[in-house]
Amino acid sequence: MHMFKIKLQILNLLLTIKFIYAIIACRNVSTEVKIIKRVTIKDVAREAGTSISAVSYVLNGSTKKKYSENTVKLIKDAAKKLNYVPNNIARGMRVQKSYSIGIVNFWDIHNHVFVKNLKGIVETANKYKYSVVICPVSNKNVNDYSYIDYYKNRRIDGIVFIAPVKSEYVINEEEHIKRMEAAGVPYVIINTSLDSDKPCYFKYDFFDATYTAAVYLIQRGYKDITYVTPKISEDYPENYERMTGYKIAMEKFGLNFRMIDINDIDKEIMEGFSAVVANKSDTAKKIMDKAIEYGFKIPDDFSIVAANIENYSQFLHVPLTCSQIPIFKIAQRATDILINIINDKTTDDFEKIKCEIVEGKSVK
Amino acid sequence: MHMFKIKLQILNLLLTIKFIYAIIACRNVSTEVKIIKRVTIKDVAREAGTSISAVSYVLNGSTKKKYSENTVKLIKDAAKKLNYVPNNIARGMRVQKSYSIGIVNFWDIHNHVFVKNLKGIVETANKYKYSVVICPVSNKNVNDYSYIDYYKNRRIDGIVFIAPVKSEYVINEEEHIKRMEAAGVPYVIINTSLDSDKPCYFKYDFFDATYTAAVYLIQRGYKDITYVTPKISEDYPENYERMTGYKIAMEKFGLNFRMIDINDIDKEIMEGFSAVVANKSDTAKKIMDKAIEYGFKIPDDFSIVAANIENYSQFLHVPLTCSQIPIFKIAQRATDILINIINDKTTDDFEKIKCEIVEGKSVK
DNA sequence: CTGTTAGCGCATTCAT
DNA sequence: ATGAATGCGCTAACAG
Repeated sequence: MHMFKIKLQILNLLLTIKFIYAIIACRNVSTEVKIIKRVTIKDVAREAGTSISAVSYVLNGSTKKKYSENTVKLIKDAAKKLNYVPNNIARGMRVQKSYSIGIVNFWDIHNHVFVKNLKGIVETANKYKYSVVICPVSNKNVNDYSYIDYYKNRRIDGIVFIAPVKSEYVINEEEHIKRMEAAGVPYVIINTSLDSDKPCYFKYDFFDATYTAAVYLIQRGYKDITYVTPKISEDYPENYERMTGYKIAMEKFGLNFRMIDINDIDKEIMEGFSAVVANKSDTAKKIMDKAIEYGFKIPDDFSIVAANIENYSQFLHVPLTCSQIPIFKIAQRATDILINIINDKTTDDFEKIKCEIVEGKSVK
Repeated sequence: MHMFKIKLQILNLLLTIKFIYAIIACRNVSTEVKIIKRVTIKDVAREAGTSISAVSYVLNGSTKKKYSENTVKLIKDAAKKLNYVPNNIARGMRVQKSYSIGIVNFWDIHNHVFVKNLKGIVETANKYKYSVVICPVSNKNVNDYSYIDYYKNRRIDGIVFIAPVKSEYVINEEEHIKRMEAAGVPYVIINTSLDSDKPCYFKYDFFDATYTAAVYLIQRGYKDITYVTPKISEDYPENYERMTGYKIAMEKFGLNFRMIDINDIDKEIMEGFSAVVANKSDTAKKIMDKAIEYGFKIPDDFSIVAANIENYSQFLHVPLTCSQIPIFKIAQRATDILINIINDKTTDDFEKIKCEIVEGKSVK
């Protein structure tokens, strides 16, 4: 016990010297640079008169060890008094974690798909006390794998991978996955085009988007519902899936389906419209522009639902009723699962996230 | 020299044991957890047959020390062979840096002002090999100062502070600044309401937005230009600044100014319009909706310029011509300056960033 | 030119 | 119940 006291005294002395030294250093600096003393666990230990490990245990609330009430109080008071903030770099160094996850994104930051994902990811991560890092990848080059170094770097504990639009980029998803797994990176993939029942794959259900739109109209009494889309390209499955969703909905309710190319629409065709499912907001906007041109009133002359939502959808001349893929919710869940994977927890069996209708004023 | 060789042998032996141990550990794990050996500087040193510090110096390209061409080659080859990625946590631990900057943002993530800032910040940071962290702050609570702990944590090296809209939040900017300075955090503030000529303050120039819009119309030959705005509230300086910008432009060119409340507009007033500066896109949209209602054609019957830009501005029935505060460029420059501050460099004297016109189809 | 070594701040195993 | 000692991976001052 005597020995211990002496050691503490020495520690005390050393730290005091360190302080004085810092002050001298400050005075020697002629510029305006401020040297702000960073309070460490050592300082807290000194202030509390305990050992460093006691501080670590108490402040981390570990249940493995018990300290006397008195010691605990001493340490907590000292930490508060010194305004102690644990250094997460050092902590991460020790426990091999950074408590942050990285976003690998190949969309333009301005795109609302990315923005909704970002919001879902940030909110969920923060809930778990994780922070979010934007991994520097080129959105011009979908074959950029440098983000994996971010994991090796230990700057991040896992990755939320947001796959790009399939129509614009040819991305080798398998290769990305292969490399992440080779490096042992915990990951989830949003907007994957791969079929897998692994919980870390999240597919956007374009089928459900048009299905939901059609059912919405059917439930409101419409029977004559036209599907309007640009020409469907075979090598772009999303378009095909959208079309099929509408088709299945119509079949299910015993209704006839009719598909029209947006470029073929003229005044005469429009006169025949009762209700329209547009494959996207872009298409709906084109229809709306023509409606204004020809003097049709929406929704008085016909109703319209778009099978996705865009930034501008609610700001069109007639605010658009849309069915939307719940990008935000999917991002939340993906992040949730990622953090569970990181912490080796099993994930609850979530129910499927379905498309939602956002009501505008384009349906009567 | 002999001594050194022996030491190397021992190091070699120890590392080999470590490897074997890791393999055994792997086999003992019955679950699917993969233990991925992380290659460290030690491994590279062993592979190259040099010391650890040699590897550090060579790989960091330090000019302070010279190593023989042979050694350099040996080390570089070894690093490549082992696919070595330096551990930035450890590096940061040593040099007290994280090479990442934090965004403190009180806007909704969905808001395009935030999104444009994000893009500017991310692109610039990456240019300097810095990564970007979204600091977890509540956008409901502008008195949340917890982000400062992120600096003390050393998870970030500096902060880009994006001040919220003044009309919606009462934020105590002075207090935020005081605390950042007290903690010694390098920072820049975007959208500040404070007047300061420090290079780390970035003010949005609402004055310039309407000024630019008015001048644009004047230069196209318009003389009768009306300013349309909602009622101006005195305690919301932005509105006043916008109005003044228009006013000064008109005075400068010897033209009469006329201001109309958006809520007072009817068909008769609209008939008198030749050209309009709208304080915002919201206002322009309202005018446009009324124009459609009354059967006016834009820009045939009158032209219109909005003194800001929104996500939807280009998607209105008539794409809107806008003057925009260059949020993206300001964010780029702010980030640039922040990183200069972090690295104690002086910043070049930048010229003022002026508002830009984004042409739509609402001006003849 | 090259190697040794002392920490950076913290968590944790071992010793008492 | 409490402390001491070690090391995570790396940089840089120091020693040849």
